[in-house]
Parts: sequence; structure tokens; C-alpha cells
Amino acid sequence: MKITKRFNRVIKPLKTINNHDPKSQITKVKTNLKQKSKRKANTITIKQKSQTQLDICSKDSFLLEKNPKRLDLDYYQIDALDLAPRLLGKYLRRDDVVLQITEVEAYRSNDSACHGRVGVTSRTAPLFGPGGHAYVYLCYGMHNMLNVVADKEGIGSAVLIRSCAPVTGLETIKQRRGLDTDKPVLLTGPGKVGQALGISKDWSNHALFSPGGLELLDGPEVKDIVVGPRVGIDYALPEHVSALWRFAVSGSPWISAPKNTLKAP
DNA sequence: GAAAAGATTAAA
DNA sequence: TTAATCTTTTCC
Repeated sequence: MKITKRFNRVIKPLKTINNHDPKSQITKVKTNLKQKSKRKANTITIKQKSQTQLDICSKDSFLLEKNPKRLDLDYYQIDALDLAPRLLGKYLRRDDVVLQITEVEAYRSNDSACHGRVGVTSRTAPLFGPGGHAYVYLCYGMHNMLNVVADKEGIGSAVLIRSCAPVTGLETIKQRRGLDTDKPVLLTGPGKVGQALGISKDWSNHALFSPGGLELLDGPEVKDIVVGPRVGIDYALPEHVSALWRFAVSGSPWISAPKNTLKAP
């Protein structure tokens, strides 16, 4: 498999060169190389810019909260559709890492896109437990997706955390992600959030309102929200595919793709 | 002309 | 879904 990848990457430019004027193609390749080295040279500038964004987005608000408290069990005992937008701005903490939630999706009872549609299994059991627990599942055999279980026991609904902004523990986040950057690519996507928090499906059913491990802390209420259809649920019924149950902090750079489907409500 | 944003593709 | 590429658009 690796051979195929390498083969493609080597052969592609050659094909292009053969089909076009060699001189212009060589110039193009040279330009690309130049751009790449320049990008490297500009790393410092980019980092400074991102750092500013980071401060504006989340660091200040976390410090202002002084000592954010864990949300209590009652907070979660509502419809996932109501809980989802309320989780924007809240904080996820594990070890020295604190992330501020910037993008979520609601998965509800009687929702053909929700894992709960198959009923209670060993995997989905936490989903049917009382709200306030984590529901973590493996996607594509490698991505751990973090959901916050909503509503009362037996309902089977949750809020998927799709993106976050870093607040503290940037070095740990980078290390877990295996990426040395401060840019949104670090945390925009559900798999990235799970990786940054260092969680696996073993964390499924973990109580987010209890001290220790993974905690969900209170944060500022987000009023400027954009909404859109949920991502990657083509298998669901049309009415659920089109439902605007994806929520994100308006204007935040910490939002996953696709962004053009998000609009003011 | 360079950076940013969008689209595409392989991989797991 | 993610990461890496390739392509198009934006803007200094």
C-alpha cells in the first residue's frame, strides 16, 4: 500500500511534464519548491498570528472564569437538541489540557443518524444511560469520537464534540496529535479532539460531572451561533440528513470542514 | 506572486 | 475522518 502511494506521487509530476511544455512545467515545479521553502521561513510569522487568534478565542475567557466548576448532573438531563448549543463555550479538561468546545452536533432519540437506532448493545449502552456521561466510539477503525450523553436514562441521545479551541496544555495537545502547530488543523475535527484528549472507547460511560479523568466545566454562554446539517450521515433518512442539528461558534477559526454549510439560524 | 481557501484522493 | 495534494480564489 505504501508503495502505491509513493509510486503515485513520483509518477504524477512526470506524466504532467510529458504532456505539456517541459520548460513551463519545470518552472512550475521550481515555483512550488520555492513556495514550500518560503512557507517554512514564514513559520514564525504564522505562529505569532495563530497565537493571537488563540488568545482571542479562548484563553482570556477561561482565565476570566477563574475557577470553572464542573457542570452538574442535572444540566445534562435535557433533549440533545437543547444541550448541543449550550455546550458551545464550555470546557473539556483532562490532565493539563483544557479545550473549549466550538462545534457540536445533536444526535437524538428516534433519529436515523443516531447510534441509538440499533438499540442497546455493548457499544451503545452508555448512550442510553443518564446524561452527563461520555459516549466514545471508534470511527474508521482509528478515530475516537467523543459524545456527551444527553437527556434521561433510556432516551439514547448525545452531543458529538466536533471541534475545540485550545486553552491550556498546548504542548501536550501537540504531542498527542503528533503535530507541531498552533493552527486550527490541530483541533478541528471529532477525531482530532479525541486524540488531543488522549481518550479511547475505554472512556465510554465515564462520568463527566465527577472529579478526575475527563471533566466538562462551565464556560461562557455562546450567543452568536451558526447552524447547519450534520456531517457524514448519508445513511440516514432525508428528514434527518437535512435537519440543522450542527452548531458552531460564529466566526471562530476552530471549526471543521465543511464550513460553507453553516449559516446564521 | 504568495497566502488562504476549496476540492480531491489515499489510507486505515 | 484525516492528512497530503492539487486547484482555485483572494489579496498585498
